Amino acid sequence: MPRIGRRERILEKSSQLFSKQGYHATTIRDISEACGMLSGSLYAHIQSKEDLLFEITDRGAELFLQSLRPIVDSRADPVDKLRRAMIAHIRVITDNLEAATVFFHEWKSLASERRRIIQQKRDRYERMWARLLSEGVESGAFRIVDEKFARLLILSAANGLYQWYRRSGDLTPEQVADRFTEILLSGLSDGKEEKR
Amino acid sequence: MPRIGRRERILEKSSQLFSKQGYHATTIRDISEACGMLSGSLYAHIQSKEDLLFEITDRGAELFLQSLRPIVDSRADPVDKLRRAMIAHIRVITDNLEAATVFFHEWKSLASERRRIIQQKRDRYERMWARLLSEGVESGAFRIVDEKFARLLILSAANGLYQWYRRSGDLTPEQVADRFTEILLSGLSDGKEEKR
DNA sequence: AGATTAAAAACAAGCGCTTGCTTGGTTTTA
DNA sequence: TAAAACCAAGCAAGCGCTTGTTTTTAATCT
Repeated sequence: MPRIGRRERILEKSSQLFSKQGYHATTIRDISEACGMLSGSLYAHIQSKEDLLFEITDRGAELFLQSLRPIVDSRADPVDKLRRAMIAHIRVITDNLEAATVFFHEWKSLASERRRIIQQKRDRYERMWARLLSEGVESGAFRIVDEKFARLLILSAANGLYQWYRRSGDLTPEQVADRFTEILLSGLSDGKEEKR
Repeated sequence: MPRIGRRERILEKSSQLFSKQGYHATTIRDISEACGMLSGSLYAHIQSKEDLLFEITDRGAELFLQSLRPIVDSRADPVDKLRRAMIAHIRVITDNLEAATVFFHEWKSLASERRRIIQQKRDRYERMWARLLSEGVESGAFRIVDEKFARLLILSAANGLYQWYRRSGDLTPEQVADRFTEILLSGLSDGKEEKR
């Protein structure tokens, strides 16, 4: 008769602490205190501290993958796909700010085996974006010289969101995604110059 | 009669280790071993482990500030300024990849006082970029709806570089900066649509 | 409803180890 | 020959985690 939510609570508190102080700077005693128990009591619910990190990052990876999948598989036009993919990506971050922070910032603290699992999911996610951009280039919707470079730039900009979303005032995820795609699609220049 | 380079060597090895494993995951014994000495011997050259982190991040902050200063103060046109600022920013990262990684990834591990110092320098740097963009908007060179948002996007994308520059093959910093500004200024879309 | 009972949850104590750092003495360097 | 660099040894504190025991919980049986 497991009391419900116990483990979830631990994961949530861990996300908060890991995202704020980092994985290595957070102790088992920090986590247990945040959960209102002693350090030993934690181990009725988890096997190791690293389990917590893995579960948080793995859930994060799955959120990204599952939110992008239906968009990539759909048959919308590339520009619309990009817009929707951006919204999805940003939603995952803003709706799970602490878990996303841990996912981006602390996944390298995982040991070899589990780190590889996360690495693979990151690669899969990046490949989905690559496909999305390729379609746009092939269809003539995007004018991209260096696809790999463009992809890395886009994802860097989007991933950086977890570091400043709090500061962006009361923008909704949709508003953020709109401004995002607007800049990425149209650029910053005034448009007087001809496109090359 | 201090043997030259001893302290610099320690800083360099620390940068390598901090950037690879993170500050908290790196021990004094790791550093001393990399320097070919025992852990106690380190303390003839440093006062504390955190000194190392601070000196690395503070030097990084100064590199960014000093490389951007003359560009912001110059009287070039905004588009050219942006281009040159981007090159400078990217040069700092690519020429000091390990220190830059520590600067971006580990500065929050500093304790309150020193963390504030770095925070202030980061703010100053961001304000310089803000001014650069504002000038461009005032002069009509940039068409930016939300300046703060654009600034955060640009810096996020540029700062992300430390995570993937190794993967970008043999692009020179200038080539990276060119592709960067090209996308940011002109956008990804094919240009058939009118600019709003 | 109240008593029973076994699983689940939490505690109290502490183990083995690693951490950042210190100290006192020895070697190296110029 | 004296300052600088390094070693050898180890301290106090904190780490992740384990163990044996007690308390709490909620389903079961009168």
